[in-house]
Amino acid sequence: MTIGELAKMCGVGVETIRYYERRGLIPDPRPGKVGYREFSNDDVRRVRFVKQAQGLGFTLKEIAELLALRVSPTTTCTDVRDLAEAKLEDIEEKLRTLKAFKRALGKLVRECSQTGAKGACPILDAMDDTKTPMDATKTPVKRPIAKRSSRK
Amino acid sequence: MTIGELAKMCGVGVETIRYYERRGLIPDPRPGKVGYREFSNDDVRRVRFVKQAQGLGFTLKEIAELLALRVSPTTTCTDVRDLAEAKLEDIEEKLRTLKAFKRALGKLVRECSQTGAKGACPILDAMDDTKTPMDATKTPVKRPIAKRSSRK
DNA sequence: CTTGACCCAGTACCTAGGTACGGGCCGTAG
DNA sequence: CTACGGCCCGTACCTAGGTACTGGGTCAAG
Repeated sequence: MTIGELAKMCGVGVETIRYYERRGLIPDPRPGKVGYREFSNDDVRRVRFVKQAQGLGFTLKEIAELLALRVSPTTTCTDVRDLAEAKLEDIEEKLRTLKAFKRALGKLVRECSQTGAKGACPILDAMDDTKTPMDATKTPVKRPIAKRSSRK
Repeated sequence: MTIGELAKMCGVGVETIRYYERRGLIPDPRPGKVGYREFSNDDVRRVRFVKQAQGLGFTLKEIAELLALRVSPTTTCTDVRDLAEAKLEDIEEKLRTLKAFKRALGKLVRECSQTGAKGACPILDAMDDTKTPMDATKTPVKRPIAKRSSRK
């Protein structure tokens, strides 16, 4: 299929596909018979995967890593497993947070009918009850603070 | 607490907090005794909520809506419920996708040890098996295409 | 009372992720 | 054959979400 068809099937613009090519999210040119490049169903799956992952807060860089995840001369099975497991932890964290949001919103909907949900910030209140311990405290900020005077 | 303390507690920079103020994610100035503004624990919760939600792919605009979600003279209980329920659907969708990713990565890790995971794109293959029907087809693109000539 | 670490407001600048435009080629309907 | 729409590559531009710098005021320690 052509780039335009691919774009349509994925619900994105042609320019976005080209951008993904540049970023290496799509394998590269498979030159079609004449002039136009030929895209595959595999590319459709890739682009959809990218869009889904983006919706979950992954960056294109992370997504590229996931798509590139395979055993090769330069990547051992251990490397693959390490990255995959790191991402799995990410995902677990996101799942926990998402579930907490879900509980909070559910609670909000229920209480809205009853009490009118007019406190200071209903959703934060709802979050409190169904508390999940979060990492903000364990992450030590990691901001370089970069001296102010020396700009190249 | 001061803006700097708040920032530290949330693991973000002072400038980020100020940016959130401008965006209306933090209530507004509660002038402290002298010069410096006084931030509360509530602000800590807010900022952390924002950071978590961002990690899940919500935009600051959406997050602001969630934080503003309350019954008031201009917002009825029905409005609140509608928005909350719409977000709940979002969240369900994200949960489904996230679970699919999780299954795929798990599968990848397992197969990596056995077969070496060297196909065309192991993660997409792993996704295929544990298929979830996705909306890419039902969303009709919704790209305005906006003619270029009339720019204000 | 000076010095260093923070604060304030305002504005300029930066990165990620696209979007749009220009100029040229292809290929099919009229 | 020519008009129109889709492709190609390259470059310019845009929005979201911050980050940084300027020029000033503040406060606690020395």
